[in-house]
Amino acid sequence: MSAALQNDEMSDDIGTRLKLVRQIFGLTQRELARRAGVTNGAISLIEQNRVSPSISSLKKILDGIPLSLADFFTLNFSPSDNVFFAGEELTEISYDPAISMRMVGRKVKDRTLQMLQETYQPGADTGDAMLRHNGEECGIVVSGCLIVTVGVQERLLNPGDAYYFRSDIPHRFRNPGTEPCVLISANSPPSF
Amino acid sequence: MSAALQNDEMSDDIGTRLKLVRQIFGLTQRELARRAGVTNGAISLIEQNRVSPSISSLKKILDGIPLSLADFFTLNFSPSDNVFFAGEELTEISYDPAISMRMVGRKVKDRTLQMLQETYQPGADTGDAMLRHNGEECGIVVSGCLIVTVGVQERLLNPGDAYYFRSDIPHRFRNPGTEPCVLISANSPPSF
DNA sequence: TAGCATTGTTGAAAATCCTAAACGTGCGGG
DNA sequence: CCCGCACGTTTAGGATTTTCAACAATGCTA
Repeated sequence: MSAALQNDEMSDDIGTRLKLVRQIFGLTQRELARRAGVTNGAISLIEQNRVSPSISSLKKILDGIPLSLADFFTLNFSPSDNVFFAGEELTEISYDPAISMRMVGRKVKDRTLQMLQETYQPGADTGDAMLRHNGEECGIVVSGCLIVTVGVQERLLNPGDAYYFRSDIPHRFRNPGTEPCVLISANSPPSF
Repeated sequence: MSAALQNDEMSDDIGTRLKLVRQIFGLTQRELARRAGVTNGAISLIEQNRVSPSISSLKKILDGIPLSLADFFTLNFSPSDNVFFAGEELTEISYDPAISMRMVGRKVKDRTLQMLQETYQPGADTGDAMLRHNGEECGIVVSGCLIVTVGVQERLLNPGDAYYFRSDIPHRFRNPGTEPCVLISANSPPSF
């Protein structure tokens, strides 16, 4: 079989995109293959851009995640830069010097969020089964500390640090400290 | 023409979706095949759902329209019901009895429109080469009459009638009458 | 260290898709 | 009426993708 890349830069690099999505959802090639009802070899070849899968194959694979074709082609999986914000990166939007209103992810568009205050007792953990639901999710740690896992990314957040991610990426919160953690969080759409 | 409105079942039905898109843009199988650099037979087979095209093939075909993969899977080609509105279907939103503000396509979401008033002299015609540009487009006929063509659909609009469609679907306006036609139109994004 | 499990990567065969070339239909002009 | 032309459809065969099975690399545990 002739080697290497066959297609001009492919249709936006389906292989890399699939691999990224698969990793974000924490699946191995074999696990995804099992769920999707295809072979692991097929996924390997696709991720290397050695083949251009048929729509039906790609559909089967995405069903194993699950993720729609529309979302697969539409979603902007640009993690690291837009997921975490250092405390000093938050935008102050209040004109009243007695009040501070600092906004997370000011640049994110089309927002319709609802904020909450959450408290995690020491050792509290949303659990091993990663959370997933529709919409977007955002939060700021007020006191204490919190380990947040989003897809393949994980970070210890201290007071002032924040996060912003799509809620259908598996996520998990843990308080590894010895004092309660207070977190201001928001979700969208407004219902939880 | 067997035209076009199955709305729901379409996610899986790539063939029907492609055929609908092709017809909306006024292309024959052969013409699209020529532009895309594939054979007309391939398009025929795909439209009949006798094969499930590879991503690279589908990408090549869509490039001939042109339409992105993301748009192809994302777009809701549900026009028909939402393209034309009879005069009495417009929504009155004014509370001042001295003023009437009647909204077109009240149900359409994510709107960011800009309105214009246009006047078409008798016989005026935007031309045979169908218009296409980004964004969405909306209008109401105030006086006179106007023949509006949107994709495969065409209709004579009288005063009070209106339209709403995506501007990248080829479209054309003609005034077939003997008096000027006044049209209140809007487009999005605000720049034209 | 050896053994075992799990990961991603290959080669050859089977399955599926795409092309080239034909076919049948419908339409309009001479 | 016949011809030419354009349309969508079909078929055989070459091209590409997918499966099946084996492989090397890594990590874990005894």
